[in-house]
Amino acid sequence: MHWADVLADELLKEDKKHVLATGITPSGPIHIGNMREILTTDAVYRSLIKKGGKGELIYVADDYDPLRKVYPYLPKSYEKYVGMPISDIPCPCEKHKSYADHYLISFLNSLKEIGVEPHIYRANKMYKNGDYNKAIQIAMDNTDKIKEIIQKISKRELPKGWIPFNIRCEKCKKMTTVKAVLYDYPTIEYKCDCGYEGKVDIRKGGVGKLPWRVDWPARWKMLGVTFEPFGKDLGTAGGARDTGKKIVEEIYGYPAPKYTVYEFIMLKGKGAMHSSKGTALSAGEMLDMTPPEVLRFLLMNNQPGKHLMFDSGLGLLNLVDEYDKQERVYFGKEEETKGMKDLKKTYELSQPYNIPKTIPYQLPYRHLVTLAQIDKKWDKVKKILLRTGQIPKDLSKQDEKHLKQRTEHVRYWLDNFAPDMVKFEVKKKPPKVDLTKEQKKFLLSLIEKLPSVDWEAERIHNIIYETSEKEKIPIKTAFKTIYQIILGQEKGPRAGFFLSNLNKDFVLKRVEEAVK
RNA sequence: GGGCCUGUAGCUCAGCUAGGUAGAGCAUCUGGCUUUUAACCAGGUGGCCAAGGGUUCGAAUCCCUUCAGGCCCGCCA
Repeated sequence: MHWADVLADELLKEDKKHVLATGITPSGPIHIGNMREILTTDAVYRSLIKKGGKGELIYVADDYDPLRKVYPYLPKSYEKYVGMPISDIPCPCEKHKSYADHYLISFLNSLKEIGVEPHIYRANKMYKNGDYNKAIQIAMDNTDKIKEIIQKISKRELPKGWIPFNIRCEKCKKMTTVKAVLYDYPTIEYKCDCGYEGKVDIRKGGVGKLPWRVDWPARWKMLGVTFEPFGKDLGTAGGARDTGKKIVEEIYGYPAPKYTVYEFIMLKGKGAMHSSKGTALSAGEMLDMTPPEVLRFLLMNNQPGKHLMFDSGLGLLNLVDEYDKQERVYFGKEEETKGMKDLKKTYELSQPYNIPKTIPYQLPYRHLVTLAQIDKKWDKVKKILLRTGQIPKDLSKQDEKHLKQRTEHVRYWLDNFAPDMVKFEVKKKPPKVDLTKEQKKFLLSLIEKLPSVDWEAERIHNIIYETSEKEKIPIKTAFKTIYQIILGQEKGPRAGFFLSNLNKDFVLKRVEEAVK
């Protein structure tokens, strides 16, 4: 059984509407771990619905969290914002409403592309609207109990005078510099490091925020969360999950949601992922280089508890090939191999939206890698494909959309992540190369035959071979010559296939120019 | 110290969430191809499933112990 079904079955033991939650703090570029969290939750949600259960997928953006420090990617001037909620800090690029939006908006757009459409909650709005007010009061009234739970379970010493509420200074707007002096419902008196002394009324929204370990359980109760996965760092003993479970049960009187712990995604190719060293890959980038169904496939095909290797180099091509293979098997075009697990379910969960009724038109991804370098725009790539008969004239709109999308992902990959060995550029002007006599002889001989050749991969390939044999020139030299005059480099994609995708007149002209 | 994950072919890993004949890709070998690219096609070799014990008619799969690796425990999933 697929892991998503196992988790869904677990939820279905209780016949009620389930709330499957996921969330992040958009305090920086949203990284690929969030992709795993949200897709894991989405998979369970889809399984649940398919089995006839009732459920809702929600996404909580904790944009009321204070900025912790000036991260390396931020200007130094942001020092003055440290401690303020990220929803109230200006956007670094000035195009978004706030710092939080800067990172959040693009991620939310990415979600659309991979077919995840959760109900979105914004913590800053929930706090400002007063949705949290009751939870805050309950927390304040149980300060000692909560403190004891956290100290006992997390084995952490909390300072004297600690309260489960971070007040926001009314003067300097910071949350991290305030000390509570006296709680007397409904007000808390406080002192801030900035020198301000004041009093907040917790019946009003937006005067402060519950600390993470309390915020989480309060949110479970408030939103009726019944399932929420989390990363292994939170799953550790004494972590937020442990204290959260106890707090939600004992303080808020609500059962802790079911969960699964997911492992991290490792990066291959650019070395191990060290977010501190800036080698982290953002969720957006990951999606920009990977077709959405393939990215989903990577996660659906592996249990959450498995750590994943994401290879942004050549491995990405293998991953796409693997996906395409599963697709062929799914539609009965190819035999299933023994290792394929939960193939049907995995394929279905990999689809961003509708599950195709018939197999989508498949074009080997590697060919697309070549084509996307001959012409960058889809319109032109399409022309090549039509001319060479690699796609039928009556290609469906849906198939075309799919191929176009893949071409765009290939382009992004080529521009940013592809290793040099697969890259080339068709030079608009003849590259400067000093050809040997032997090479010129080859080209002169080739040019006699080329005009009459059917412009088709195998025919071209044969002509090259015949010519090299006739002129007694090593085949390697022959290929090298072709790459040199067209690409200005010594190697390139499969020659016959490659040339057939180029315009015939262009090739003829180039050969002529080269032997002048 | 605590938590989680992993250990299956030379390499990367599936199969463990249904206990019932040990699988794939790459590498290697053989045959084919006048075919450069991580070539291609057909076939072959290759495993005491980390070790030990337990449950069972039957264990890679479930349970316990040990060993070895990885990661996480300062609000980065």
